[in-house]
Amino acid sequence: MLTSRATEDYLKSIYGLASRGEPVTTGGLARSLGVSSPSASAMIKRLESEQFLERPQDSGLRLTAEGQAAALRVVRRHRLLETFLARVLDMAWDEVHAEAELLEHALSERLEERIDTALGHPTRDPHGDPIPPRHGPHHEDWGQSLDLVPAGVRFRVDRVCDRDSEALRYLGALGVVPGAVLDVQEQAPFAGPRWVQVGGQRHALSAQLTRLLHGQVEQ
Amino acid sequence: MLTSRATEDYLKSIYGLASRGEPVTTGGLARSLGVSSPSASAMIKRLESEQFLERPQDSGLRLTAEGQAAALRVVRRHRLLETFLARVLDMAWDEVHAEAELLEHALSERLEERIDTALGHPTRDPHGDPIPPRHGPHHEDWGQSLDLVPAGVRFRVDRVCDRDSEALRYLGALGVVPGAVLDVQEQAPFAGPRWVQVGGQRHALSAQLTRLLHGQVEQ
DNA sequence: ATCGTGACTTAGCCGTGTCTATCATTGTGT
DNA sequence: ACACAATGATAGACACGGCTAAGTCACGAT
Repeated sequence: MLTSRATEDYLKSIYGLASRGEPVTTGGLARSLGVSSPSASAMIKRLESEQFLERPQDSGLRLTAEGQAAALRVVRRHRLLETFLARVLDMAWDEVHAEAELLEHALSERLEERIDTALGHPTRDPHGDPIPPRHGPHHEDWGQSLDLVPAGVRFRVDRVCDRDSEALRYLGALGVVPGAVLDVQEQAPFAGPRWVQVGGQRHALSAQLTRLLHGQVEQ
Repeated sequence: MLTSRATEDYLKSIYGLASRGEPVTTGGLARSLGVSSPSASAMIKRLESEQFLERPQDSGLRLTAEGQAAALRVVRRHRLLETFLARVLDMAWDEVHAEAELLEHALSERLEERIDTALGHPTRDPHGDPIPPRHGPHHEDWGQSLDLVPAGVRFRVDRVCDRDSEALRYLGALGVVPGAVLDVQEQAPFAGPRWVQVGGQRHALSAQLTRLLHGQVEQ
């Protein structure tokens, strides 16, 4: 029941990988957390022994129901904090992720509830990521990644991946934020940038950027 | 330069003891932190080796300038957080201490500054404790403890010790908060309670409570 | 068939911070 | 003067979470 800081970080990472449909592997986890793969291996063993993680007949790793619940508690705290920092303290959307990363491990249940109430039970954080409810089911609902969308359609941005602060600042300046609608245009040849039109401006977005954008094709 | 969570807790405790004029000893520190005295002894050695603590010719322990500065940074974060939680999230004055205790170790400089600005650079936390400035000198200014004040005077409460949540709730209900003025009356015999009048009501305060109250005798 | 290569685990170590048990020192009462 | 209590330090252990180095294992290429 005791979830240390490291445990919470691992659970969050595992949840993140799984929710994107990526296989959860020792190496992938280690890369995603910036630790060596023996370290990840050892922690995986601990998480298995604490019933947070299971290994159903060689199909990789999977969170147990308990592990899933623990991960969602961390994700909820993270996204609530991001929302709180942005709304109440006017922090920029490229700053809140790093701060929430620190604070999420120190947030009591009581304070979490206070924040949730003060914000009016928000359902999305500043990057458009859905905030898991305290109780009940939760769906990540990634939608489509822009780098897989064909030219000629309108694309409504729902979520912008919060990992890369620089990218967020750039995209924000272009008006590419959750809710924005892009006219998706051609891709420049030889794996060149993807042209999009947003707010009357035409911009070339590298694949590194389009991969961060998730949403729905409209019409 | 890296101050772990434990390091910060020790520094804060050392500062707290010293600021009350109490001698900083291994045992006292251990008691105040709820750890064994060998643990305190080991940490004291680490703090000495990191130049946070010194032992001037057997006169006990003393924070170095660097140690003092590090302790004040933690105290500042703690008191700013208490003020923030009370003002912005309407938390009761008996709840904020425990929350701040958790959050203070996860507060970035950037967020600390945001909070300070949002609050208008407060100088006192909800218990009346002075908030150390980011730069420049700081005085704890404990004033007098009520349990040393003679009968027949008026006593202005400046600070109420935040350690005991129960006591805070009780004192708050009586109207004994920073700024309150008490008519100090007789002490009941045989180390009995101290009678005080506040807001038209007469209350008997045990020594356990009067020790928590610091302020100034008026007139 | 065997030889790399990549993915994972094991083994062994380190640093932090805690503990209990024990030893040394010091001050005090008789 | 001496026993006793308090205080602090040391020794040794443990949990956690990280590391490097070395082993295992499967799999594709030669």
